[in-house]
Amino acid sequence: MVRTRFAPSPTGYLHVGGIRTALFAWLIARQAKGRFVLRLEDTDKKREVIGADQHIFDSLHALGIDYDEGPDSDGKFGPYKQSQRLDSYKLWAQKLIDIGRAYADPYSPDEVQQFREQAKNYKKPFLYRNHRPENPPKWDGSQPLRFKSDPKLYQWHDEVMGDLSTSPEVIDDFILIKSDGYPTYNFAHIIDDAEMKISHIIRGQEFLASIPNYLNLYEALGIKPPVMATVPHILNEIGNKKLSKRDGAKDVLDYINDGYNAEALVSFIATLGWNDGTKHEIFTRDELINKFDIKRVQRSGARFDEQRLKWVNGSFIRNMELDKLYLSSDTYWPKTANNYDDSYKKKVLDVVQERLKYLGELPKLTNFFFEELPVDLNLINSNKQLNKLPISELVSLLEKSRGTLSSSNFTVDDLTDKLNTLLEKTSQKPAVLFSLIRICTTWAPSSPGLADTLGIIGKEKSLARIDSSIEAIKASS
RNA sequence: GGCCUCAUCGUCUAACGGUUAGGACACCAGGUUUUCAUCCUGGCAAUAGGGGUUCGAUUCCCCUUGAGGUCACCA
Repeated sequence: MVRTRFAPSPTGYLHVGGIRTALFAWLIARQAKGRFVLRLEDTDKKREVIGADQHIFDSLHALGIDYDEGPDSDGKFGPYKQSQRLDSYKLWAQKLIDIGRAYADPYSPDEVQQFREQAKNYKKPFLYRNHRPENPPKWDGSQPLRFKSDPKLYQWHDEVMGDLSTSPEVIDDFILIKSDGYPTYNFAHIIDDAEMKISHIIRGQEFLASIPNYLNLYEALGIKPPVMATVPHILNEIGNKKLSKRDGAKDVLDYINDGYNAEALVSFIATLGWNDGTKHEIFTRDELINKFDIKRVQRSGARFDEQRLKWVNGSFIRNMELDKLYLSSDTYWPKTANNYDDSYKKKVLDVVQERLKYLGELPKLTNFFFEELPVDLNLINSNKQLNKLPISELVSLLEKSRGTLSSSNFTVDDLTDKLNTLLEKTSQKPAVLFSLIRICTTWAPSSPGLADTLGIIGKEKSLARIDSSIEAIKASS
């Protein structure tokens, strides 16, 4: 039975890098018809952020990364919060003490810090075991409990990184239980994964250097290590460091709130470092479940490229059925759209669908359908075709347009006809005439096709806007 | 500094040791009755450097360089 897990600490939100680890683990579980487990690693009370657990649940839920077992759902292997599993850790720790593989750390934090600085001065890596006490006191829980390591050379296989090996000098006496009684990640995750019968561990590169230590501990514990898959970091846009909150990596929920589609986000995140070997660029959730292969995950870190995310998302939006898109657009409309009914808004959505990259763009793309934008003569003055024409000519063109359009019934077909006859009547190029009408009926920098736009705005408003534009242009001379 | 990992267009990437090194994003140009967008066509653009092995190296090996990670009572 394949069982994978995602084990975040509730210290804040999830960014794209974190969610990718979850996604890969989820895909492996779903593909194998196994189970996906969420476990909260809340053993650092100082860094814990109130509400972060709920935020993590919400983020996973928003992306459709559903878990079969977790702190807020059921499962045979709970509890799924490390702070509620302390008895377990004590039991295993005692076992290590009994076999002479764990001992109390008699030094004060300051003393250890001195050892560390010493090592640094000699430009040597810090190894606690170089200071391993000869006769450690009996562990009474007030000191840290350390693992008595057995340094040796390790070779192991990683699903992503391939065959790995390290020399014995990376193996050290790391802390199992802190002096506050909570276990460290290094200890707790090994116990939990074993007790929760986790078959595959997918995690970020920052743990790679510690894996030999884990292997050493697995051996001491007599536990068979799960399959390991170490995925490289996602780098920031500049590419000089791993994506991190400190450097302004966005909360994945922010992308959802900006109107990015969950499936698009998932496709984008999955293909950051993975491809199926074909020219396929965008994947649905089901395609990912079918085709994902952890062995094809890139060994080098990929940069986060928001342009590409926009493209992927735009593609999802264009392929969505209008009704479905409309349902998801609910909260993104400009405020002024509240005065309009569903069928009107749906018509607007229909004509902007192909130019929408994410729903958050809806207001700036559609506001002129719902409200009167202020006249902005810069739109005319900066237009290469229009700024050559004298004011009198602009006014005359607008008056002719108004005349012809007033005889239209404002269906798209009829508007197209009328606009064409207007071209003949004025013997103007579309670039001049249509630009002018477009600008004077919207006062927006861009808009959908002219006939579509006018058809939606309607006869009364379109003509009124032309009237007020004529006045404004006259007044500017 | 030790240890580990990585290295193909600006970006994401493809390429059983034999390809004119392919695709996509971005960008540029042209086309589709205005703008923006879509769509179509075309363009720009890469194997970090140096040694080997081989008939032949992006691919295998070594060195250099560069990048990232790690060396916490954080995960």
